[in-house]
Amino acid sequence: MTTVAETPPAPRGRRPMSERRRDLQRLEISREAVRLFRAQGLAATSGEQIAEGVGLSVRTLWRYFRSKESCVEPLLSQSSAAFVAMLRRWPRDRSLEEHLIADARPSSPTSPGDDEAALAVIAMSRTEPAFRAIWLVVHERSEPVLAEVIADRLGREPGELAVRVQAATLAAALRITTEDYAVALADGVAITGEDMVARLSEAVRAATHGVIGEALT
Amino acid sequence: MTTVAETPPAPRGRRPMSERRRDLQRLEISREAVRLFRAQGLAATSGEQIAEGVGLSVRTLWRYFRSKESCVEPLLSQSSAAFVAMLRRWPRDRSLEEHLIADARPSSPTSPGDDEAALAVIAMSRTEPAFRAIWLVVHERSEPVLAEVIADRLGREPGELAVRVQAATLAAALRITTEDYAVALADGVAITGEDMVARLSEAVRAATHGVIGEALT
DNA sequence: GCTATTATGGCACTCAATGACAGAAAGGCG
DNA sequence: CGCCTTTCTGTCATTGAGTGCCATAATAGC
Repeated sequence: MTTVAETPPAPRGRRPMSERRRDLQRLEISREAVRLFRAQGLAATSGEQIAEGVGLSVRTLWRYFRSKESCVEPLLSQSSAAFVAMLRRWPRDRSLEEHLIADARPSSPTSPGDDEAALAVIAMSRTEPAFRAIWLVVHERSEPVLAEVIADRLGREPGELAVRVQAATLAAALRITTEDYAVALADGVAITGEDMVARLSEAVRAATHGVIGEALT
Repeated sequence: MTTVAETPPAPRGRRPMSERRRDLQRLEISREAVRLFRAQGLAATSGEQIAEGVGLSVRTLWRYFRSKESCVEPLLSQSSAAFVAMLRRWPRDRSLEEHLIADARPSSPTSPGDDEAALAVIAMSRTEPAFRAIWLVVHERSEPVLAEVIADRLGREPGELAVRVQAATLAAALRITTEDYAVALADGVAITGEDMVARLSEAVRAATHGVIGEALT
């Protein structure tokens, strides 16, 4: 194990696809897959259709996703990540509700239909167990990041049991309000952004009685 | 739509298998499946092996479970249900911690290895995405029941947003402590029942600051 | 016994998913 | 420019999970 500072041995050949590029490709596949799932349902959609829709071979599709159901994951992750990113910008001197109102999100500029597509998948997850499973897993993956945010706010460690549980609580509040929103949307009931903020604030407040969500002095 | 009280038309032929019997059969399959999964891993275990181990044909196995991964569900559900049942016995005048200590569970008398098997699956879920997904789904399914318990304790409705979020919080606290326990067990670290009670109480207290868990006067 | 209903098994089949191998597409270097 | 190296993608063959279909066994009323 030489500790000499070695010059990286000059990489040869084709560079591995960048994380960014790979994620974009996965997202593109996800969009097409969800489009088909919404139109025909999960069972009636074949991997071949998805691959064809994106212009890839079936074999390559299975290199990007381990199963056809998991094709919905990037879209769900994106919406989850957007929320987590917003929480990362949460200033210490603001309450959660104030921040939610202030940090109005103009829907990810990349593709305006993504949010709607993700919500449609969440609505479908009521009857598609595979979608429900993926949605829960995606949501759970955000907990460590939320734990960082909370730990930073409270001056504690992200690994502490209390912090992890509070992160899970925050995630659960977000999950439930999102599901309500998705169901309402699927049923044709319109919900405004203000409603969402209000409900989410109420959820967090109800669950934690101010442990999370308050402004810090 | 006649509202006349009609005598049920005297059922003929073989009666459908009772729910109870069917669940027992599923549990039996689950035990064998988990035994094989623990010994060989998920990928190396075939549906044929599971069926053979229980003495069923493969065709019948797929009538009880829609996939081989979902064979772990009954064992996980059982341990989850045991906890929910304990919470149902939670007297109003006791704190959660007091009740946990008082209501010591002698491990379900049916099959003593079930708890250990379930914990093993949970530990495996760190590396097996399919197990993780099922574990999360099983846990989420307990939330409505927890909502009933909480609603009853607080004199509110189970459908209220606040109650549902508190139920999800309680479920998350239980999930996290259970996972910690499972991981410790898999690593050979012994944890006593008292430790579990203490950690779970701490988790609930930390997350809710007394919204849940306190004794009611 | 006969008949109706359900549970199970056997068989063929579909298709999601993987492994193996062969080109094609990037790079660096002489 | 060729030449080499590495990665990406496609084609083909194969496995195995899961289903439809039909026959048979089991259970229950008549």
